[in-house]
Amino acid sequence: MNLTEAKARFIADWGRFGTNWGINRTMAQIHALLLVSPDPLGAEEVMEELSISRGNANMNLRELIDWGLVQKVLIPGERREFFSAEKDIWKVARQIVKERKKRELDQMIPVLKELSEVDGDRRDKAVKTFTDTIQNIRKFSEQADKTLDTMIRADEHWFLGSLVKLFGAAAR
Amino acid sequence: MNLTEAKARFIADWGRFGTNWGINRTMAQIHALLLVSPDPLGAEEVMEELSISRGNANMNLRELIDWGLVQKVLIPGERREFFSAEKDIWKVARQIVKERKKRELDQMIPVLKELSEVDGDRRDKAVKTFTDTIQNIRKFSEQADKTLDTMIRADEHWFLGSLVKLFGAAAR
DNA sequence: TTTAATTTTCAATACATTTTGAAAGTTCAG
DNA sequence: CTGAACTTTCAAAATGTATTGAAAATTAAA
Repeated sequence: MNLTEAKARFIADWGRFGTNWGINRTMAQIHALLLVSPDPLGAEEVMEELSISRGNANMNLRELIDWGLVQKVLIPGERREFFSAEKDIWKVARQIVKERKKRELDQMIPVLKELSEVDGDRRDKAVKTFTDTIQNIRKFSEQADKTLDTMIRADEHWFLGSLVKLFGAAAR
Repeated sequence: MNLTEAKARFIADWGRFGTNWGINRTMAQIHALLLVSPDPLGAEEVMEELSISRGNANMNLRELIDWGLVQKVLIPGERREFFSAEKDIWKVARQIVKERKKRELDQMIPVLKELSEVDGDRRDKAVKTFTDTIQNIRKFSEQADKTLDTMIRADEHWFLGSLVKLFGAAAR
């Protein structure tokens, strides 16, 4: 397989996988394109490579910047903006975890707190099941919250080295 | 807040969160409903509680069964099928991780292997960036693969106890 | 300034997914 | 068997999401 084919394949597949991750197809494709580009690209090049409109390119590039996965790069002597992606995949993963935690888990925790304050007689089976379930989910969420925070703070090296060994050891 | 309100709120919110997780709204709502129901429910009750059609209820109940989150329950003396959800949220999380790993990561790994075999001169900057990036993603994926396998095998107690302590300790 | 290059916005449109409901299929009590 | 209870299927409709493209806004070179 030559580079051109491989690149096209990677962009298509990364786009497909992205949709499983709350990232839309185009956004993931742009990300893929920038991941394998040695140099920053301009909006025009992104549009051409992926055959997408200016508006679409612009919107998804901004979204990638919001997610902290892509940065604007200024090239001396160039008027227009260029974009480049963080290439260290561990940093990418950490960034995604961080963003999703913010957008999802952090929103859910207060809701659960509120729901756990439902009133009613706990001898009522329906009430008991409800409060037990919510309580269960709450504990899980709070645990996940702490664990993810630690992961986000943890540096790459530690994550790669220790966590693996740890999981490995615990499983034996 | 009384039980009826709280239940409605939980179903709505769980449905909303579900969509961030590759699970459609109705599927997540049915799951929520079953999570807080003391007893198994029939299709008819699910349809009524959520105001959805028969076909929709049927399709999403089957999907929940596919994901291993809901089980058919036979009630003696009853002709029709009843459904109940696994209430232990740690088991639910493990089941979701397991399924998503199967559907996503396990599909990606062979693709990456293929892409890493791109031919071309590594002194070419474009080739080098491509192979380096793919290699990087491959390592990450294989690591994630192992780690998730361990997580899936790990029992709840270990997961709750040790992992937390571990992350905590490593962060200090 | 002015003006041309570039970026951003957003209503209209295209595309994708979900839901419905009625028909077909299945199961089982009588 | 037969028929009523129940479940599944699936084409059509509704809903939701992404994309386009042209116009408006912004930027910076002249």
